[in-house]
Amino acid sequence: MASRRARKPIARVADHRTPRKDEILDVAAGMFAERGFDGVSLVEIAGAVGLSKATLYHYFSNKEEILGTIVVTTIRDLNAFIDKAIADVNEPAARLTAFLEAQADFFELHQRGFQVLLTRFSNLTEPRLRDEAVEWRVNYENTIKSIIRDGVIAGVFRADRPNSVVRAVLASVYWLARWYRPNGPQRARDIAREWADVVLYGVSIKRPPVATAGKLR
Amino acid sequence: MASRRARKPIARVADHRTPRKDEILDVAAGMFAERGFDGVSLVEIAGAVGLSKATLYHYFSNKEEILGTIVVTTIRDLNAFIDKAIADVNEPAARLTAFLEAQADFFELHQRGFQVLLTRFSNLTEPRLRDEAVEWRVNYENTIKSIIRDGVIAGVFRADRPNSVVRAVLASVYWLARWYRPNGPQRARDIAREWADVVLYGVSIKRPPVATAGKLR
DNA sequence: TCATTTCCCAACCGATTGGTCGGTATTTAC
DNA sequence: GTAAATACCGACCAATCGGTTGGGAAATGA
Repeated sequence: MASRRARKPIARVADHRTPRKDEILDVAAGMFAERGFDGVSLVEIAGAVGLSKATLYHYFSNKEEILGTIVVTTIRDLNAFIDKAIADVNEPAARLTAFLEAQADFFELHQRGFQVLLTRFSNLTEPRLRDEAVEWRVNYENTIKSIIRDGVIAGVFRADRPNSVVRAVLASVYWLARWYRPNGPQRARDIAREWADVVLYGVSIKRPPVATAGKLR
Repeated sequence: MASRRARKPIARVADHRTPRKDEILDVAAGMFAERGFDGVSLVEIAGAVGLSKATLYHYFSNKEEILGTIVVTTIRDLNAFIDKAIADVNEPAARLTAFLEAQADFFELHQRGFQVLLTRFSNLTEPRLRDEAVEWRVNYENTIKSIIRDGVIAGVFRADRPNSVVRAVLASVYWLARWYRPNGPQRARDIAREWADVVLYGVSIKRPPVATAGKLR
């Protein structure tokens, strides 16, 4: 093994996908999202798939690995999805909107997994799985941060409180996962677009009381 | 024992406050916020207070009533706190800012209870407790909705997407409870004020591409 | 064909859970 | 003083949990 650090071959989560495995993950995601990690037992998951509890251990080594696989694959796919969606958009405001729209589209496609990702992450204690998820989360946050930063540098975004904008965007994502239900009148994408509009232009008709277009830091 | 038809007294939550009861609620709130409702056992709560598990049943009739009392008293107090804070503020933009600032102040004062309120509400299944909490939540949401509506009527807020603004404000609250930690460099109130600024005036230096000051509905 | 791997499960295990019971100690009320 | 509340607990219970064991059936590959 030619490696500086003796590192055992890291079996990244979800390398071996099978239809059965995906089915288990899908069912479990729905149940975890609705009733929490501790609120769902393995017999329930197994029963919902039509298997016995013991058989789950043929596909996963323990309960937490089921949760971890859901979380990691979801946030990994989200990063890829967003990167692709904003790749060809350069103007900062449009890029911010594209980011939020992509986020909403992904959410609508993988709603259960996404809800698990956002609300059950704290149940993921096993370091290997947790660290892998955190890596992807950092990457995700860097994406939105760089969108804001580039907008400030380009002179089209206010320079005085970029952190608040990042927070606003992250909050919108969290809010969506928390309250959005697919039966409502609006699609997630529509909500995201309106949201981008509010963040970009504000709700007030007046201009801000103090000068806001400012120097870069 | 004359326990054949032991009727439980129907009393509103937190009518009889005692120091011991408050202590239990305080300790339990911290544990629920950190590790979830199912993640904390009654022996742990009892031990942290310095009591036995059996004694908890002298103050509460079951585990869920502990959670329910935390949730209901917190959201009830929040409503009172906010009402008082915005009572003397009339200009819509200032009123929106005051709402968010009061929210942040309350959060800093009752952080654990507030986190329980926002993240463990789904564990509250007992109808009596749940309904009481929902009543207060509706009242809370009506408060922010009316602030936006009044601003639109007064002609100082854009009239085209009031729902998005309400969502933005609610999202900020959830975000705060989710990510804010008291050790950070900023106080919750500072974050709230910046947030209000973003929501009011937006991040873009340009004006919106289409006319936004519109007719009332 | 036959050996191997994949897929599956009934039965079991130790640990822990929310909740109960019967009782004691302490405080309060008259 | 004494009776009634109030405050407290050790020991117990039925249920459920995540996880294990040992092996059966079915597909796979030679």
